Amino acid sequence: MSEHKDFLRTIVEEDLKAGKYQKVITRFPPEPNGFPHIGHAKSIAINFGIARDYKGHCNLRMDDTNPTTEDTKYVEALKDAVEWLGFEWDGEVRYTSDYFDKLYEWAKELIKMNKAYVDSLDEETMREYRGTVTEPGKRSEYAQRSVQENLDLLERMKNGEFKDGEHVLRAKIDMAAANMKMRDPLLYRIRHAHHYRAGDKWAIYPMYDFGHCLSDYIEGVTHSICTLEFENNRDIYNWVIDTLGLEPPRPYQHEFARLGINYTVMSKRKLLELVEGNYVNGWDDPRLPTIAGLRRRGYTPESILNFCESIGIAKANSTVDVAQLEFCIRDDLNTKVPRVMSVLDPLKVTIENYEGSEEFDAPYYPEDIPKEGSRKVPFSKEIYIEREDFCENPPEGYYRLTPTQSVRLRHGYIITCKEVIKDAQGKVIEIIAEYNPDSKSGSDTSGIKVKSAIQWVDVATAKEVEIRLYDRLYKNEAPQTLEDLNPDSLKVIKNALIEPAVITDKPDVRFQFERQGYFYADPIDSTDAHPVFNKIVGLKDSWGKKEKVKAPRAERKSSEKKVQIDGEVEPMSDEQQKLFDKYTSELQLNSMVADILARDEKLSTFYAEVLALNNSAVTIANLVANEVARELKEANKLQFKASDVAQLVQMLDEGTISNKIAKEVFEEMAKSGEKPSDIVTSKGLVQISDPAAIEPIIDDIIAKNPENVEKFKAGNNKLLGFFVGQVLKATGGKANPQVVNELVAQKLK
RNA sequence: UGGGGUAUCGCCAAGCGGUAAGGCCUCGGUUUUUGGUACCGAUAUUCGGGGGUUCGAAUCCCUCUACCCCAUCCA
Repeated sequence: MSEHKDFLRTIVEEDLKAGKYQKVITRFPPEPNGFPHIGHAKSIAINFGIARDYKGHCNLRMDDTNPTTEDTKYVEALKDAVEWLGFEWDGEVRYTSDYFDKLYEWAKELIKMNKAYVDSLDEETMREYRGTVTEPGKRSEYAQRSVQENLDLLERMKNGEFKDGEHVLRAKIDMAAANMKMRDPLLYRIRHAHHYRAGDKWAIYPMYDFGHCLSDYIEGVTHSICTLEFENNRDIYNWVIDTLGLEPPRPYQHEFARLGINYTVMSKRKLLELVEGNYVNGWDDPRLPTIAGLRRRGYTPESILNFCESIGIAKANSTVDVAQLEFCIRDDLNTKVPRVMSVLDPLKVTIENYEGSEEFDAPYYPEDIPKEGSRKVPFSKEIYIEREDFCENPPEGYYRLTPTQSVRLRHGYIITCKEVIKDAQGKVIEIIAEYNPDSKSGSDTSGIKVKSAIQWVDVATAKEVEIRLYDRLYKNEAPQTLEDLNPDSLKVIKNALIEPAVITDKPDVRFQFERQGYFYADPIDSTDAHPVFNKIVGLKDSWGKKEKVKAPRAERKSSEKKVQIDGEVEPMSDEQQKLFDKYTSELQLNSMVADILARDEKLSTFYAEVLALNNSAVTIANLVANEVARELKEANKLQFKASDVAQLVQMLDEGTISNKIAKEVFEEMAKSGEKPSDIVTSKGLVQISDPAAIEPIIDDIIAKNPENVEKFKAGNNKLLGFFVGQVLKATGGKANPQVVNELVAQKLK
C-alpha cells in the first residue's frame, strides 16, 4: 500500500479503529446489462483492493433488479473481468434477485409502519406531482390508503393481477424535500417480464434505491462504495435502513469520482451505440475501453491495475490523460516481452557485395532487461528495411540511412548506400548497398561509428503477417458525437513482414517490434497460416515528436489573468445596517468583521453578551466572527457560554496566553465545555515570552538544520516560518510566537 | 433557480495553521547497436477570485465565481 491513503481507505481505517466493524466487507455491484469497461476496473480495484488491504472480503453481486435489460451474457463478462484482473470474490457470486423474497417482506414491513403506500397515479401525473427543483411537490391522494388495502394491493401486484404501470409501491417520506430523490421514491414497480434468473415468479421488481441498501445489509457489507452520481441517493439509503430499524452493524455509502479518459467514451449508452452501429467490431474491439477490448488489444491485467492505482481516488470530476494509460502498458511490457524485428512498409535493399547466407544469434532482450533467450535471424543478399528508415534528402538530425550516411542493420552489419533506384514516378523502389564485412554485430573491428541501428528482415525467409494498427478511437479530446470519431483509428496492413522465429518458435504472444511498439498476437484471428498482430501501443518517439513540432508553432499560453466578475451581494436590512454602523464607528471593527456579525443574528447576539463582560471589542469581534462562527456552523449548538469567551479574551489581553494557545483552548472548550482557565491550568498552557528561555531552543534548532539555514541566508524567506514552527513545536506551542519570530530573524541575519 | 458535490501545474493527485509531495505529459542532459529503457536535472513565489482572522493561511472565517449531479416506473 502506498504511504498516502486515499479518502476511502482513511474512512475504513477510522471505522476499524473505532471498532465500528470487526471486518471490512465491500462489494462490487454491477448491473448485468452491459460489458464492463475500464471504469469498472477502477471500481473493482477499489472494492477488492480495500478488502485485500484490510484483510476483509469483497463480494461480487449482480444488481439485477431490472429484468428488461439484463442478461446472463453480461454476468459472464463481469465475472470474467474480475477474474482476469486477478481478484477473487468471496464465496459464490451474489444476486439481488436471490434476495427478492426478503426484500418483499421488508416492503410489507414498511407498509405496516405506514411508511410506504401503493400509488396508482399514472406516470405523467406522478411527474407533475413531484414538483420541480425549486417548487415542492404534492402527495398523491392514494397515499391515504389503509395499511390493509396497501398490503392487499401489493400482494396482488406481486401476483400479477395488474398491468405494467397500473400501480407502484412508494416510500412515504416528504414530497417537499429539497432533495428530489426523497419525494416519496418508488420502491417497486410492476413488470410482466421474464427475469433471466428469477424466471416468471415475480410480476413486481424492486427499484435500485430499495434493493441496493438492503442487499448490502443482507451481505453484511460495511462500506458501500459507489460513484458520485449516487450522492443524492444516500439519503434514501439511510432512510430505508433506519426506518426499518435494522440492527447494526449496518453499511454506509461513500462516493468517489468515476473514471474518465480523454479521446474515448465510457458511458454504456455510447459504447452500445458504437457496437450496435458497427462503428467498431463488437464489444471486444481493441479500440474500445471495455475490459474485453483492452484485453484483446494486448493490455495486461497488471498494467490496468497499475493504472488504477496511479490515478488515485478522489471526489473531483476528472478526465485522465490517455497517455497515463499508455505509460502503464509500456512500463509493464518493457520488462516482460521479447524484442523482434518486423517491417511494416518494406523497401528492398540489395547488398551487392554479399554472397550466400548466414544466421545471426540475436538475444530477445536488451542488456538492461535481466531475461535470457535468443533466436537465429537469417540474413542474405536481399533484405527489406522500413521505408521510413531511408531518406534521400534528410532533414537535420536524421540518424538513419541516406545516400551519404551508413547505418547498422540491427544484430548484423553496417551498410552503406551505393545507388538509389526509382520508378517512373520518382518513387524509390530499391537501394543498392554495400556491407562492411568487419562490422558484424558483436565482433565489429571496422571502427566505423554509425548514428543508429535499424530493423530489417531477410527477403527469402521473412514471414508475411497481418498487422492491425490501432489509434485513438476519437479525434477529439472530449468526444460528443459520432462525428468526433477518428477515421484513422484502424489501419490494417495485410502483408507486413516479420522475422521467422516469431512464427516458428512462438516465444511469446506479446512482443516489442523494435523501434515500433508493442504488439499482441490476436487471440481470435491469429493462426499459424495467417498470423495477425494487434498494435498495443507505440514506443515513445522523441524523433517523430520533434518532426511534428516543427509544423505548428502558433499557440502560446495566454498569460493574462482572467478577470472574474463578482456577483451582487445581498443588501442589509435596516436593522443590520444600524448594527453595522455601530460596529464600525463606535467599536472600531473593520468592515468585514462588522459585516459578518451584523448579518448573523446569532453571532451579533453572542457578541453583545460577551461584550457586556469584557470590553476588548475588536478581539472579541474577531473571535466571534471566526471561531464562534465555525462552531455554530459545525455544531449548531455551542458548548460554551459568553462568559467563557470573555474569560478567554481576558487571558489573551493579560498576555497569559498567546493567540495560538487561545485557539487551542477555544477548541477544547468547544468540545468539552470546560472553563478556559481550567484548560490552561490543567494543560500548563501559559505562554513563554522570556527570551532567555527561548533562545537555547532556537540555537538547538539552528544547529540541527544547517541546510535550511543556508537556504534562508541565500534568500529563501519562507523558511522563517519553518524555524518558528519548529520552535513552537519544541515548546508544545507555548513559546510566544512574536518573540520567537523576532529572535529567529535576529539570529539568522 | 432549491438541494447535494467539486475547484491545488497541461492531465491525475497529496496536503487538515509552520519549507506546495508524487506520477503522467513536456523540456534539457548522460548511458545505449531500439531516436526504446535506465539515470540525472528543469518545470506552481502559489492553491478558482476578492476580502478578513493570525507572528504565519492551500488549510480557519466571510463572500463571489465556475463546473458536475438530482425533477426515469434506469442503475
